[in-house]
This record gives sequence, C-alpha cells and structure tokens, in this order.
Amino acid sequence: MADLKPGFNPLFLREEELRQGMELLFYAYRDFAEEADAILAKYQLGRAHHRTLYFVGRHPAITVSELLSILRITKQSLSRVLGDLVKEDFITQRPGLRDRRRRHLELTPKGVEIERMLSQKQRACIARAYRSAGAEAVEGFRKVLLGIVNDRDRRQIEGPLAPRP
Amino acid sequence: MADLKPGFNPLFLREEELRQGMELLFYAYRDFAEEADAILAKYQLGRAHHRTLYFVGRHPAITVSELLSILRITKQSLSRVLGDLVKEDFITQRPGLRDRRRRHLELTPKGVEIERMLSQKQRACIARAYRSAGAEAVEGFRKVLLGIVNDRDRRQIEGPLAPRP
DNA sequence: GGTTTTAAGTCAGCCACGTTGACATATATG
DNA sequence: CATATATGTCAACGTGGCTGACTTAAAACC
Repeated sequence: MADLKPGFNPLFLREEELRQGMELLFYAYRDFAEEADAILAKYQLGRAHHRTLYFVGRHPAITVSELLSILRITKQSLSRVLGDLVKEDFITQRPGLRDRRRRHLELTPKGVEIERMLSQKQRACIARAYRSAGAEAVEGFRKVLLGIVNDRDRRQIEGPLAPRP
Repeated sequence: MADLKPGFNPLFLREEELRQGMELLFYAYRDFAEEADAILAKYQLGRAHHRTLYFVGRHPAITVSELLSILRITKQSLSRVLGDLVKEDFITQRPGLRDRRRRHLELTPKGVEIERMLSQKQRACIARAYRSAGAEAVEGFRKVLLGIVNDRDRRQIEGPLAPRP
C-alpha cells in the first residue's frame, strides 16, 4: 500500500478521481430520484410514470416515438405507463394535423398540477445544491454532465440555453 | 410566449435552469449506466450485479449491512444478487474475526477481473467528459453532485480526496 | 448464565417495469 | 396501388425491487 500514496502514482490518483466521480453520480441520482417517491406513492404511481409526466410536460405535443427515444424503452413498456396516465386523466393524446398517424401528448390541467408538485421537490433539491456550490460550479456541473451524454443527444440538450451563434 | 423571454422573467429563467440540470442528470445517468450493459449481458448479469461488484470492489471487506445502506435496497433483494455472485465465484464471504456474525465481502480474482472490465468502460466515459470539460469544471461537477447527496452520506463520500484539516 | 439484541439468511408471494416477438390498423408516401 | 411508417395490442417472460414471517448464530447486557 505504501507505493499507492497519491503523488507517487499518478495513475492511481486518476483512477481514484474517476471512481469518485462515478460514485458521486450514483449517490446523487439515487437521492435525487428518491425526492419524489413519497408523492408518487400517494397517487399510486411509479418512477416510470414520473419520467413520462416530466418529459411530456417539458415537450408539449411530443409524439410517442420522440418520447420513446428520450426514455430509451420499448413502446410496449411505455404503453402501459402511458395508458395509466391517460386513463387517470393526467395526459391527453391528439392526432397530428399534418400527419394524423402521430399522437401528440399533452398534460391535462391535472397532469400539470401533479407534474409541478413532483418536479418542485426535485427542483428544490437541485436549487439547494446550485446555491451551495455557486454559479461557477454549476457551469462545470453542466459541462461535465453534457460530456457524458451521447453525442447525438448532446446537441439538442445544449440548444435551449445556449443558442448557437 | 413573448413575456417569457429570459431577462424579463427571472423566475422562468431559474426554473428553466433547474429543469435543464435535472434533465442533464437524467440523460447522463442513462448513458453512463448503459456503457457497461454489453459486458454484463455476456455474463448474464444485470445492473444490480454490477452495482454490487462495484461497491464490494471499492470497499473490500465490506459487510452485508454496510452494502445495504449504500445500495438502499432490502436484504432480500441483495441476497439474490449476492447469491449469484458468490455461486459464480465473483465474490467471497468470510466471517469477521472480532464479530463472527458479520460476513465480510471481497472480490475474488475473477471478480476483480470483471469489475475492472466493467468499470473500465465507465471510467473511460467519465475520463472523456472530464478531459473535455477541464479541471475547473470537474471541481464544479463534484461540488454540485455532492450537494445533491443526503447530508449523512456526504461526509463519508467527500472524505477520501479531501481530508478535513 | 440466562435474556435480549443484532447480523445475516431464507421462504413465499407480490409488484413495477423492463424485454422480445408477432400481429393489426391507419395513414403517409412513392 | 404498393410500401413504409407511427402507433397500438396481445402474450409471455426476466429482473430487481418490495413486504412479512421466521430461523440461526453470535454478541451484548444484566
């Protein structure tokens, strides 16, 4: 163990650094996701429902296939969850005007309400972390996470706040 | 929509900023976790096995209850996964010397091997993101993620690299 | 030394949420 | 008209969570 002291073995330090990052991602995601569980339980919903509510709220009029490519699950998996949400009147579907095969998804007022309750807790969690870390840290947080995301998705994600010149 | 331009409605901007952070966390975790799936599939293992292998490798001689508190699952859930890993000779258990009720877990050579293969892909993913974001961004990434983690766990996580003065 | 507490394991059953594969329907497109 | 596309559906299955009840061994307590 003596030769593994940081400073003596740069490779060790690098691996240690990377593992800490991996763990941080695990712990943060674990605790972040947990924030909404209590509310979800009250409505007999699971995390899959939450993700669906979130992204439909975020991308109004999103189509089923677009949603599938965000969630990266099969349409069969989504259909159960989406079925629940439509049945319980959290989400509505309407056929596209230009292409009537597509179903555009939208939150109902009830859907908006629960989505806001759910994301409010999670937003508070992020806000707390942002506040204590500072603006500069937030910029770094975003940069690194964006680097972890697949190339294809990266473009669209970084779009909204950083419109390309 | 006109009155929602950034600069005119700071609350909107703040919520937008927070939602972007939430999404970034989702997308990054999604893609990060996916990195190891191909290898896991070859060995007929799932992500739960991976998490167990990872944390046992990271905390040699960890006890079952310590592992449970990291993973935040029940012992019944862990027992299946752990049972597989012991049966396949990825992990060994040995009773503690001081307290013989405790089972200390350790990776076998075969366990070390697969753990390195798995984490290697994920480390490469993090390394790539770190490299492209820069050292300062990495510091911010760590600060923010640490802020998202529950208070109790935060102490132990930040310990290793930042020994308190 | 006997009682209680603790660490771990086990059995049984259940649920959430992912998968594959096959097939149906409506609509758009060439 | 033929083909491709978007969606939905039925069925079966796998993983990985959960609760609840119970056991065993060992430590800790009085």
